[in-house]
Amino acid sequence: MRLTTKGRYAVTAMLDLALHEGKGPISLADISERQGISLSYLEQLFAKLRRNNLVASVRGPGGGYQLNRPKADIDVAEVIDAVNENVDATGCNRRGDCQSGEVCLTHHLWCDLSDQIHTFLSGITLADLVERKDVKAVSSRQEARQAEKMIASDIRVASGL
Amino acid sequence: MRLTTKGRYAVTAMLDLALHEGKGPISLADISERQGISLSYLEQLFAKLRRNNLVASVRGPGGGYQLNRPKADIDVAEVIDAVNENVDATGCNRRGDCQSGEVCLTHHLWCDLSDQIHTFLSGITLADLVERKDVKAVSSRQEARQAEKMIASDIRVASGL
DNA sequence: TATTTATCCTACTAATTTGGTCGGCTTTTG
DNA sequence: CAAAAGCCGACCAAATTAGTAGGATAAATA
Ligand code: FES
Ligand code: FES
Repeated sequence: MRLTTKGRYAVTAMLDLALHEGKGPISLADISERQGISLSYLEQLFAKLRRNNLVASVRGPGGGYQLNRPKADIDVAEVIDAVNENVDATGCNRRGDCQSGEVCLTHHLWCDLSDQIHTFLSGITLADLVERKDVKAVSSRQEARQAEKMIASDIRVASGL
Repeated sequence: MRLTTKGRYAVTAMLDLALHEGKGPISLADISERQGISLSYLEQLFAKLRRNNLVASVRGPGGGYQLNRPKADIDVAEVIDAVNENVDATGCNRRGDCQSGEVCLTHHLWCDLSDQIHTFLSGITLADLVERKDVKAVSSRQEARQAEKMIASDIRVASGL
């Protein structure tokens, strides 16, 4: 089992989409800027998210990504799973054949742990996260930052730099 | 966060010690044979377990390792921690500074998850595991296998091979 | 129609971790 | 003294992570 930035990035990016739902397609460049994730890396992650039908893409100018299902129907476990981070703590993928085909001493312990984690993560949807006040706080901070940057670059453009 | 064979091996080996408590020091060769873990790799893991005062060693023939505390006082989280697998799911080590010094969108989610996992794992002691019937079943199978092997090697020795 | 904006796709990379192996040393028992 | 154990450090192949780089394709717009 592992949970690294890959899975965290995926969830963060999906949550960003959920937060900006209804504003048309969101470009990866926007997400990259707001969440501080490398654009090329986001592309790779979204390739997987798209293959798993979690997002739909629109190409061309003004294009980007949108959630492919209502945000209340997408849970965190799915997202992590889509980018190949498996939330299974067993060494045998629940088959029970760790020790040369037979069940090992601690198999049941890891099964129980896996169940715990999966139950927790699959019980949280993007809609739940959007409603949380800590998420709202961070999101509005990020929007403010982005607006600052856009104004700054407008000034540069207007002054011909 | 990661949970790989390293942590699983450590817990399995510690449980093996707990199961054979009271029979004097247990050699790594025995554990290696019973649990199917490479001897040299066990040595590395036990170096860490010893540094964390979870086990005590006895050198020389007849030597081996013993639990350094009652098995009811050693929980699974400690063991995993001792071999450097950290059970923290955040990217910031709970500091909340993922996004250039500030808290990221999903920080609280990962904190909650980490708490879940830690609560679960630290609530299970080696004594609890020893009592489980699935553990008892696997353990007696392993003892039987080991006895078979010893008899087989005795025959080889007796017949001068 | 040319340009720009965006997704899409493939290949490469440095750094780290995992799960070991190997050889040799030290301590203790018989 | 020999054998059985722990102790220790170096080394290793394979996998994974978190990217970069460079281009191809599709669509909107000037
Ligand atoms: S973890 Fe499933 S058999 Fe060992
Ligand atoms: S995970 Fe803690 S700030 Fe991002």
